[in-house]
Formats: sequence, C-alpha cells, structure tokens
Amino acid sequence: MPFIQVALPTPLRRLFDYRPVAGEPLPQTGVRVKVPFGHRQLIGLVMGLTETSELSANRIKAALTYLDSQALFSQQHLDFISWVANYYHQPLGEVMQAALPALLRQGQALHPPQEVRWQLTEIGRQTALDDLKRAPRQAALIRTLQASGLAKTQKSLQAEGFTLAMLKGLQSKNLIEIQTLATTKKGIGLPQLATREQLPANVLAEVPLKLTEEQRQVVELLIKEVGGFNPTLLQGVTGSGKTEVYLQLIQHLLEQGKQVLVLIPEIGLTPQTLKRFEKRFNRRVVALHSGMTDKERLTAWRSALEGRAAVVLGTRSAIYTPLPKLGLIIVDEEHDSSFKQQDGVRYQARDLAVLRAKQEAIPVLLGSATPSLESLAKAKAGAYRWLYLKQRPGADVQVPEPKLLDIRNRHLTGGFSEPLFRAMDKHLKEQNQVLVLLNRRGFAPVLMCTSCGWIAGCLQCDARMTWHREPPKLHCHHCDQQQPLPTHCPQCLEGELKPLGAGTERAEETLQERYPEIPVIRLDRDSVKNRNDLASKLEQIASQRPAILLGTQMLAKGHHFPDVTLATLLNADHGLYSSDPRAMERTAQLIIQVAGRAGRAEKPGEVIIQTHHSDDPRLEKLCVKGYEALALDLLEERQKINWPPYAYLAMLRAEAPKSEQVEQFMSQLAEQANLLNQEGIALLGPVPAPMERRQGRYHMQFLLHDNKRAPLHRLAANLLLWLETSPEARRVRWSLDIDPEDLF
DNA sequence: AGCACGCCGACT
DNA sequence: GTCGGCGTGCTC
Repeated sequence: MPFIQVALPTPLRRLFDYRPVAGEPLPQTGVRVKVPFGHRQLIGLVMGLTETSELSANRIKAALTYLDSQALFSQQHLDFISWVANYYHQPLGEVMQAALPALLRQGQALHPPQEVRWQLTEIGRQTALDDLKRAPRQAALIRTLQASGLAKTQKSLQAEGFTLAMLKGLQSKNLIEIQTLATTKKGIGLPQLATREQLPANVLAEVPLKLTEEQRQVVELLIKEVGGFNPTLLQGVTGSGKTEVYLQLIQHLLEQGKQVLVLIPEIGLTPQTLKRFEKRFNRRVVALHSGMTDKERLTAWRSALEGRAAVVLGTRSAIYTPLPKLGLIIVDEEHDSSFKQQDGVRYQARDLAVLRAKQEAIPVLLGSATPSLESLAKAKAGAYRWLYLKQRPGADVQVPEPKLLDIRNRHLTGGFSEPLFRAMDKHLKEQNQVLVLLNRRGFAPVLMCTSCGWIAGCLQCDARMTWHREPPKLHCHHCDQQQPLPTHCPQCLEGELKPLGAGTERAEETLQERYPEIPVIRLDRDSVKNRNDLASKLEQIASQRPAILLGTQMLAKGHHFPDVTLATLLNADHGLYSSDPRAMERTAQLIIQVAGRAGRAEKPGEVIIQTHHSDDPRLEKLCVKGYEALALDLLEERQKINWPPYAYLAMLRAEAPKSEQVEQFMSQLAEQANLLNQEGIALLGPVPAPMERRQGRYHMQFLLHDNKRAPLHRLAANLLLWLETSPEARRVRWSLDIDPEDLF
C-alpha cells in the first residue's frame, strides 16, 4: 500500500505523507484531501504517491476523505505551481492554497450540492403503465410526473407519500431519472444538454472594428505564430487600439476551440472592459478579480477548469486559473505594479505568464504604452518579439507632447499655478473637459502648528497624518489609523493649525472656488468606494461639458474620456530625485498615461506637467523624444550600475514590535549570510526599512545582489534552512522576496 | 502558522 | 489556590 504525498497550507516547506483513505480507490494527483494534522484538520492537495516514506510507518496517519472526484489541477498545472513555489522559495502548500478559490480552500464541493429532482425518461414519458399493474404506487408516481410534465424534487415527492424505494425501483426500470442541472450564466438551473453546451458556430457576436494597416499587420503576424511559445512585447501608444488587436487575436484562438487568459491591472477591470469582451464573442467570458464574492469567483473558476469559459479576464492571481485548452496569454498594461504580489505568497504575475506560456508552448503577448524596463530589456536582447502600434486609428490626432511648466518661485493656489489656470480657462471656455491628476488623497498631507512647528504624526508609523476634510479627521495612509481633528495645537496649546501642501480634496475646493459654474468631478479612493460609485462618476463625466475631472491614479488608468482636451499632472517631482532607481521609470509612465488622456477624439489636446525641475534632462527627453528614448537611457544606466534587469536581487525583510528584536535578528542573519556566502554574493545591509516604524512595528531589510541568478538562489535557499530552524527567527516576522520591486 | 504544553507571576 | 503571560516543541 503506497502513501499519498500531500501539500498542506503550512509554512513548513515539505510534503506530508498519509495512508490513503480506507476503502477508497487511490486518489488522483490534484485532488483535495482532508487530513489530520497535529491537533487539527487541514485540507491539502494530493501531489503524488510514494512507496516509501522517510517516516516510520507507525507515525503516518490516515487521510480522512477525498473532497474531489476528479483532479482540480492537471499534472502540468501542478508542475507549474510547484515551479512557482520553488522559484519564489515559498512553501508549496501555501502556493497551492493561493491557487485555489477561497471556497475550495475551505473544503466546499466544486459543484454545490443541488436539490435532487426526478424526471421521466423518454421511456417513462411514453409508458402506458400496463407493466406497472402490480406496483400501483409506482404507477401513481409515474402519473404524477406525467401530469406535471416537469421534474419534481425528491422532497416534494416524498411529501406526497412516495418512498425512496419506489423512486429507485422506477429508476432501475429506466422509467425515471435524476435530472442533472447545468448552471447558466444567470445561475438558473436548466437541464443539461445531452452532449455538451451548444455553442453557436460563429464565435463573433458582432462585427469587429476595421483595423488600420498597422493593426492588421500585428494581428496577422501574431496569428501566424499561434501554436508555439512566442513572447511578444506590443508597445502601443495610448489609443492605438491595443484592445482591438487583442480581440481579433482572441477571436482566432476561440475559432480553434482554445481558451484565452487575459491579465489586467487591479483597477483596470472596469465593467466596460468586461462588457466589450462579452459583446464581441458568442462565447463565455468570465472575470476573476477581488471585487467578486467568493461564490462568484468559484463559479468563474470552475467554468474555466471545465473548459466552458472561453476567455478569463482577471487580475494577477488569475495566472493560477486551470485552463485545459489554454491557447494564449495576454498581459495588458504589463508595466503595472499590481502584477507583483507584495505580501504573503510573493510572485510577479507578468513573469509567470511568460513562464506558463513557455511550459504550455503557447504565445504570450505583453501590451503597454510604457513597457517595464524588464520587458524592454528582453525585447532589446531579442528574447521577445518587439511590435509597435504608433498610430491612433480613426483620427489624425497624435498623442500631444507634454509641456513642462516650471513652478519654481511661482505662487501656487491649492497646488495650481497661474499659467495652468489660464490654460484651463481656455479649454473650459471651449466647452471641453480638463483632467487634473494629483497623486495625493485628502485635503492636505501635513497639518502644522504655525507658532511651534508641531506636525501631526502617526503614533504607530514614521509618517505624517493626512488631513481629511470630508469627513473631518486625521488619517494615516500607511496603517489606516484615524484620529479626530485637533481643535488646537496639542504641544503649545495656542498656535494655529495650518495645512501644508494639497491633496485632491483641497484641489477640489480650489477649483470650485475658481470655477463656480463648472462641475468638478473627483475620483479617488475616498469618493469612489465601489463599482456603483465608479459607474455614476463615469456617467457624470460622460454627460457634463465643460467639466473638470480631478483624481488620483484611478483617473489615469484605463478609462476613455473623449472630451478631455487638457490633461495635467499637478506635481511630477515625486520620484525625480528619489533614491529608488525605479522612481523615474514610474514617474515617466505616469506622465505618459496622463498625456494619453488628452485629445483622444478629433480634438487636439494639450498636456501640462507642473514641476520644480523643468530643466531635468530626463524629463526633457521624455517630453521631446518620448517614453522609449528615456526608458532606453534608464536601461543603460541600470546596466552601468549592474542593477535589474541586468542583475538579480533577493530581499530579506523582518519586523518586530521592538527595534532591538529586529536589529538583533538581522545582525545574526547577516552573520549567517556571510558564513554561508561561498560564491561572493553582494550582501547589502542590514538597514532599517524606508519607513522604519509601521503599524507600531520596526522593519529592517537585507538585500542579496548578484549578476547571476543561480548562486543568489542557492544562498537564499541556505539562508532559509537556517531561518526555519533557528529559534531567533521565531521572535520576528520575516519574509523572503525574490525579484523585489519596492526597495526604497 | 497554529496549537498545546509547561513553567512562573498577580489576582479573586 | 488559579488565570494567563509567552517560550518551546511539533506537525506525516
């Protein structure tokens, strides 16, 4: 009798052996199993069978039950997830769990139990009841069903006095059967079709848009390469019709009966995106994102697993969706930072998309107007095919060149300079919309006492409290801690408290004062809390002209605002002189995103970027030569300083309530790392994390750097062995981040 | 991680 | 006398 090897949701990095469930056939791999574990019961995934165990047989417990009749993951998918666990040095069981929808993790059945209904078979419908003369109750049962003409629940039949024995009796005579239900999109049970879901022969539900020559070439080229691993970077300016290229490529895959996985950034999934896909195809399109209920997610996930969903449109965790007929993966806005999972099971979904495509020998398409330096480097080196969309279809209007507006020595009103106001005046007077982007929520980022200089700080973090007006409070954006607004200075008791700097609330107030007749529509996390809020704001935007659209990142991502002719970024300086080499890249992406919002229809647009450093050569390059020129410069810089994507990093972080605890642990870790470091990996740190105190805990970090991946991972693995066994590591919370993105 | 066991201090 | 603090050991 072999043992089953089970991956369990525990930080212990190994599989656990169990005796198979008695009296049941041996389970397939990829089936969930409930097992006793210490003093509790856990749900794990069967990873394989083994004849031998390192443990003595008497210490091996028996598994309790199998929760699935068929595998949730194919062997190939299990291999993929195992690879992820291995590469990111995460416990396999935890990665497996992360790959399952919450309800399956908790042990719910893949198919929710349905109420048993009985219906007549074809024979039963036609029977003359002569054969049942000696079974009057069974005959009565048939008559009841014939009279109703529909399936009846077992419960109601039993209430009418029919017994289970009668039902079984008729079932064995093939006169009645249990109705099997298929769940439709709306969740209404319909009799399952004899074969499988009947799909219209035509994949298309609407006539596709006419492609430009440029788009057509891209689509044709990509179609030609379907069927093998083929990574492509599609660099298309905002409004160049990337989505239409995706749709027509997807159409081709659907016509071959394939499934397509489309990854999108976290807030990119607007209802419009989903609708556009649904409208195009006579095939099932499902979404997978955090805004859905557990039940909705399970339904979508299941239809993907069973091959019924043709297109899965999801955020980063959708990379784990089982798709038996997967033929293509698309990552839209591939540069977006939300593809990196920052806590728990850490991974970069864009990288995993490329890996999964390679494993399945299918094409993968990374799309962006502002590709990440990682993808650009791959494209430049020839590892990815590099395609462009440079034109905007349907209009001669090109993306306007951003203009830098220097605000050194200029008076600012709520963050706005006079020349910016004048530009706004002009566009509003022409009955157009103006978009104002400000990456700061609340009324003011700082509240200060004018007489003693006291500043409202967070008690738990090394951060300032942001002053919010509506509702009035002090709010720490790092730990979510909230406090009532002080009426006077708590330090000197007499000074006046004044806001410094401006957030979206203050900008809104400023704009409303200056433009009392013009609607100001604000979009940030405080004013848009759910899908309904977003829908109503978008509707306001669509119906009001002139208008001012004001908001954070939310405003810069994904939405089309055809009436915006002026787009402006109130402050581009954040990140210009940051110690983080990624900051410039992000600022550049933001500026290009903002610029892409202006003049998308027939109207020429204008883009104004306020900055204190208009002479910064990188900003100038971005505005005049464009994103790619700047990005290639930044890449060259990265190569010079031997930094990703030309080198590899692994970050060890730790936190504890007392700073001494982390310091002590980190110095032991560093000592250990030095001891284990046989291959000359650069060890940077340990140093306090950028915001050392967060949520009342002290954070430190330790960076491993090398220009080869393998030795770095070997050292990381050895450090993990030490971390798992040393008692010091238990006194702190630590984590290992492979390919970290947030360093400073 | 999560849970139990076990050994010391301040309470009804 | 016991409740509960968290140090330590273990999980097939």
